[in-house]
Amino acid sequence: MTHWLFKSEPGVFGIDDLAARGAEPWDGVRNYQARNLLRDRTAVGDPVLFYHSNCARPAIVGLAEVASSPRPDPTAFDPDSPHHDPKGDPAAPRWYLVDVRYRRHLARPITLAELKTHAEGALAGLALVRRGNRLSVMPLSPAQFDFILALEHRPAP
DNA sequence: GCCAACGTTGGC
DNA sequence: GCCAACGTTGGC
Repeated sequence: MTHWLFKSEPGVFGIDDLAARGAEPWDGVRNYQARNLLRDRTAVGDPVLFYHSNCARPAIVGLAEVASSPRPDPTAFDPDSPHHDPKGDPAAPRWYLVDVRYRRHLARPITLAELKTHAEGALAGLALVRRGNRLSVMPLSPAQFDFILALEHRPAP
């Protein structure tokens, strides 16, 4: 089992959208490093921290889980999709997705600012707290995952 | 809105 | 294979 953090822009698809839909194909990943992680390391039941990026208050806001095996991302072959890949070839899929299922909102958002206060400690090495990081799907160690979830029930800083 | 950081593309 | 140009991400 691998523990994950998935980024999403709340203006496009936020935790409330996932809660409303129950489960959703995590399409549109178009970065090779993220693709390799999705394709090679995800398994049904893996826990996922749901992170809101590119917004006023970047934060981890919910808990989800991987709900399918990886499979080719059909939006790559759809000319009408914003994620269409002109070089996409169904015979040799380049991009993959998994389904993600909502579990719950966190008791409070754990902001990037708060997470960064642990960048030299419990969260050392976590890509999310490194400057300039653009990876939208990243693995965490079980210890990092547990540490972040434990913050939820501490008072907001 | 700004801009730094990053990944990708393509000329050479 | 190098690297400049470009487009995108994402914090602030």
